Amino acid sequence: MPSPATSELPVLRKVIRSSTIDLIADQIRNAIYSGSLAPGQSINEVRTAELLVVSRPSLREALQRLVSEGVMTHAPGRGVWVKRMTSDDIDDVYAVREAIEAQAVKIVIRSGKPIARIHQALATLELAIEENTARAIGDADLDFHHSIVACSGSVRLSDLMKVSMVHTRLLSLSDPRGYEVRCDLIETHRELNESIAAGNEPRALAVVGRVMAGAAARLHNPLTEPEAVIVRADDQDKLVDDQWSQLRDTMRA
Amino acid sequence: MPSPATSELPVLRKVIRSSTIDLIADQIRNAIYSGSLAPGQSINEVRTAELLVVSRPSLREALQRLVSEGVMTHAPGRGVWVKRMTSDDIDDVYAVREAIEAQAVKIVIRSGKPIARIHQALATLELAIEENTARAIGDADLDFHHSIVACSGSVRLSDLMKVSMVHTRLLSLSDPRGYEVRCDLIETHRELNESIAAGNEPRALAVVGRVMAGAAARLHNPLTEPEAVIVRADDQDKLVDDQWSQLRDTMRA
DNA sequence: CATATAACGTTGTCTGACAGTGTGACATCC
DNA sequence: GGATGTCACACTGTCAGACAACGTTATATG
Repeated sequence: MPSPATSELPVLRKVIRSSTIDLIADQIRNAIYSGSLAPGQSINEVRTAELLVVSRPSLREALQRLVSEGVMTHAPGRGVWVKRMTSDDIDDVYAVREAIEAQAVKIVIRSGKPIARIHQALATLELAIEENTARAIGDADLDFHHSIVACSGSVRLSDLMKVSMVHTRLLSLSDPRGYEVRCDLIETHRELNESIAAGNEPRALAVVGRVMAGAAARLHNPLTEPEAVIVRADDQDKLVDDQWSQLRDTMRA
Repeated sequence: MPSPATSELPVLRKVIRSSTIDLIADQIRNAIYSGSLAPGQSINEVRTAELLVVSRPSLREALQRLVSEGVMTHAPGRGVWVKRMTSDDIDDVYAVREAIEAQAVKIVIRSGKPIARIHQALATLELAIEENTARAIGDADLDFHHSIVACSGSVRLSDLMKVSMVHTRLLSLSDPRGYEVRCDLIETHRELNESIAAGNEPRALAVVGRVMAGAAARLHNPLTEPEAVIVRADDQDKLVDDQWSQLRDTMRA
């Protein structure tokens, strides 16, 4: 029998009801992140609204969220489509990521906050590399980077990181060669993990800078990389979502 | 008579039609930035739509943009209101700003891009301080910081900075003491400007860190500051917009 | 073959509607 | 008196339907 006294209430958390618009935006964002909705893919408002069983206005509100996140592009009269990244975007995205992650590293090291989550993300990444599927490696890679930002405790940095993760994914998916990851990334990630654990700020920052520069360079220049370390995603590798593949089929080119 | 050859067209820029939603979002954002719309102020959709002479759906789409920018808050069933910042937000906002501006400083120095705009912004700031009105100083201060990011040439960093400027402004406006600025900020800004011009990256980064930490500390602890350097905004100082003051009056508490 | 025209599909925007929910005033009860 | 219950009002959440403006594609025309 629960205690009647208000001050002695058991541990109750604030009820968070997410709005419909949140849910819609999440679904579309996830579809993009998982590759079900390809860069350049345009959104047919009527059909998409039907598919999600929401009204057109609700869908449009959600789309505005994604537009302001830079995940989708909007042109008056032509509607909204998944942003297609160009080579100009590569350095830009990684500049933002370096800004976010460097700051997060500084906060984590200086505040001495717990970093168990980073270790765990690294372990997951190692497993994914053994598994050797592009999608799993890509997800684990980004999750590792996100774990650092999450440990900083800054909600804003964390939110920005989530958006940047989608941008990063869009960079890969916009690559004409198709979605690829390099499985040699584990070295630098271990080094980053160690530097943070050791509280070595300059070294950690240097690694962050190196990782970003390296990733950007590889996207610019595909040929410098020995084939051996590349894992390419085949079509079956992507998280297939019947709903969205159905959508993709009914959409115009 | 214009040349008929397409390749010989005079200098023409791509026509950018901004969507209605952009315009609505800009108006509301400006109203917040200028202080016409105070933190905590809720938006009555029907009345606001009437005031802007747009439909409720269009207004709602625009509001979603501002929600995802973190400028407004949304709760299901209770609508949307201007975000009210708390002390928890102070460090968070400045952590993001340090991330952005430090990265921008690095890019500007390493790339050797032109920095005339920064000098100009500093000059404007000096003028504003002579003028000694809180609003002018606050605007010039933020514009100086933005000029650095703009010089980096990164559109994403620049966009993030624009949002962070509104966040910073909301921090001041949410302060129970009212909107205040310190006119002693010119010293550090001159130093930052010089460091960038001299290409002294470590020093520039140190100044950025110091500016952010100082600003955050002053918002946390009002009393450490001698009154002499504080400029307080009186009511007439804010950019009065008949349209929005009318709106404010008709809105519920 | 390039250009004009027509037909179609989509988006942009609005009106109107109604249920669900939040809010404040008021009455009620211990 | 303070807490609780009740009710009316205001507002948001969501939808359907409509229509003009715009884009795009196919078709006709020079």
